Amino acid sequence: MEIKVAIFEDSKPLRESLQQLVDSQVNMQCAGAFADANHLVLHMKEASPDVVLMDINMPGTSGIEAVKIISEQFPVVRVLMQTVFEENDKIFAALLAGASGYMLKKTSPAKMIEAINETYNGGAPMTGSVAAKVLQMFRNQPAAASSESIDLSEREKEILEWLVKGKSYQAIAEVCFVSIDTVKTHVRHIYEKLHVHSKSQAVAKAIYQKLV
Amino acid sequence: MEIKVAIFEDSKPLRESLQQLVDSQVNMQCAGAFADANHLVLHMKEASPDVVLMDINMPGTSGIEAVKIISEQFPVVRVLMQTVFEENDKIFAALLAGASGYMLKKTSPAKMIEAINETYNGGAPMTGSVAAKVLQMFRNQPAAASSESIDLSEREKEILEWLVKGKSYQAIAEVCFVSIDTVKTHVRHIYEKLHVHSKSQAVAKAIYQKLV
DNA sequence: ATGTAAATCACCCAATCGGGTGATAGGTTT
DNA sequence: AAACCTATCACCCGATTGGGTGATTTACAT
Repeated sequence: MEIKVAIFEDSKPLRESLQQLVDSQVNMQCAGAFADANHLVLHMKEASPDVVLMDINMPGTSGIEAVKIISEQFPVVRVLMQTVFEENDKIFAALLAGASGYMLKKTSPAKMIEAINETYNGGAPMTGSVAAKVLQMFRNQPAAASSESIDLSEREKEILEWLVKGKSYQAIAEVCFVSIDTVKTHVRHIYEKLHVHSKSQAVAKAIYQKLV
Repeated sequence: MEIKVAIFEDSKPLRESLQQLVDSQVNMQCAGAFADANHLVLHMKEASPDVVLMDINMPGTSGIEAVKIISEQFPVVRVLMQTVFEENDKIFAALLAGASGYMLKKTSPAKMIEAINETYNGGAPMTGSVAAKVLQMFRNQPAAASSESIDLSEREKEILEWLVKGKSYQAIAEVCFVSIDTVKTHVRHIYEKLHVHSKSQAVAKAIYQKLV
């Protein structure tokens, strides 16, 4: 069974050499090669590819917009992004938009072929350095799965929620039907348990640690 | 310059063949091959490797605990995990613990060598299917990204970051080398732009809208 | 029963914060 | 040139906060 590949690449030499490369494979077939993504949906319907090679920088519709459209309208089609440079935010945007892989253009033809195969088979090939950036973002984001251990009482959690919502002590006292001094006492206990010394620190910690 | 590689792998045949493979490379040297991670820190100090090949399943200290220790105590050392199966949670745990890459053991020797090189050079090699899992988790988690529209000046963004970190006006004034009144003015402008009226509201909004 | 934790309230006080008003200087836009 | 934005600084003032100390009641566990 042949893998049908569509190519979106504005550089003519590169586009044609990619096309040749793909067609020279026994298990692949280039179903279309286009210089831009301006008639993306039309081209996609025409070519009905399994895998799309998408340049990230193109005149008109950008590769990122294109991948967004493809992943919405042709969810089974897998998109392998190609770019010259490693631009952090573009990588991020492309992957969030639905790209399956991210290769640098300097990648050797053999690796490109391999990457197309992997993409077709559900993999997400990326150059090691791209993967490193993804990993880095990945590690930075999701705080900690663990970080249990902080056991606030029910009342304290409730008050912490109000703090995160930006309420003043007075306002919290009113919605909780207690005196302002009670609120202050609770807040003091919260600070002790969270090891912080101000509302904003408590709010930041609460959000980051998903206590609220 | 040679890359010093340490190997942690409980299977003796595999360990020895890896050792041979590494030593057969002109730019690599096996600095130690160990059957378990029980005297990890000692072994690490002895071998002082650049790259560690770490089996994920070992008797005693697990590969994941080991990578955690290494990334804490030897932060410059890069760790390439190896495993037989693709177990989602293990991949997740290993990468969060600080692993730089994740290869399946079925990977060919040539690819292993390449992966070690990439790891040494700051890359994060993974089998395409592993990368796909990472991407999937990555896409599932972090919800919305952009939500532009709020345009703070550079200085204001900087000060907002300090607010989120829990600094007082006075503390910000000191790290920014400006007077406390300047900080207050910036903060007022930030409040106006964010439509909030207190530090904690600003902090919550900044975090939720990923302004920081 | 005795101790411990949670929830409630009170008073004090200094530091911080929020907002008002106003000013100067450099840069951009119109 | 005028208008506008940004960054900087200053003074004032009332409200809020953070922390110290202490107390009572209820409930739960030893």
